[in-house]
Amino acid sequence: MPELPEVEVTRMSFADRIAGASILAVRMGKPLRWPLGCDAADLVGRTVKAVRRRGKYLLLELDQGVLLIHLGMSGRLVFATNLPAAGVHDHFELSTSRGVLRLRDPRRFGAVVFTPSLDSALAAKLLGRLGVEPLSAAFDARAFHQQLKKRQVAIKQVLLAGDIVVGVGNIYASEALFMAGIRPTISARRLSLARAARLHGAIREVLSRAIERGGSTLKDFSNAAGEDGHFQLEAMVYGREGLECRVCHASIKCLRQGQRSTFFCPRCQKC
DNA sequence: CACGGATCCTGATGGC
DNA sequence: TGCCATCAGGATCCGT
Repeated sequence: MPELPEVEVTRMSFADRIAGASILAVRMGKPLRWPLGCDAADLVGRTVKAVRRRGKYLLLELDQGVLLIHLGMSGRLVFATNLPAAGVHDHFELSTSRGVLRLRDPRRFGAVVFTPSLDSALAAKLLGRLGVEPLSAAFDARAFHQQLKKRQVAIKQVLLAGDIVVGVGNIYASEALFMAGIRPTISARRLSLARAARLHGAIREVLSRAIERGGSTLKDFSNAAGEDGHFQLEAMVYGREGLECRVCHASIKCLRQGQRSTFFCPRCQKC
């Protein structure tokens, strides 16, 4: 479900409210992708200092250690002072002095992992190979182009891999490539500096805009305050197979790359 | 090492 | 209506 915009919107929807809260109880449901990595009871008494984000991970910084939270495909967080009883898909819950943080994740591809520090081997394993943050100043068009030149797979798949630039998932990869006028199937190394720079700008623009719009709610996303996103309403290609391109009126096409759907306009994205 | 594919899991949807 | 196949916002792991 969540790509960078949804994760960031989720973060912003509860970071200030949970900051300073002390953990009163921890409840676990079915296993998630990885084990918690500590005894749940050991979290009790610790304080949530801040909530940050790295790629699609949320980092719940405690006074001692960090909880890494990943929403996988179907995860979402809720933070509220009053929540209904936990359901079958609620697999992690922190009761704090400021409210309850609950992870609902039907498919359980998500994860909550404790690490004593971001320097640990575990943190390195999960975060160490992540690419640059696309909305930071460190995301540089020339460096991006240099990296792309090393890859011969399709540009769409390079974006999804997340080891050059993080946070671009299946929706925003299609959207950014449309905005940049680039065919998703072109080999990454065949992009000129000018076109790589265009894609660099498009990624930043699409992700920023999606954050402004509260993310994309395709079916079940909502932020930790329960609010839906609206970016899906202005998607140019994602989920629009057979519909008219909003720019040139050609019919939007769908193909599969690495078992994921890719949407593009055959006229606006010629190569 | 770069790449393609299988894989984890549940729910929604569409065809017959 | 039921049954089965397919697909879904992610990312790791394994074999070649």
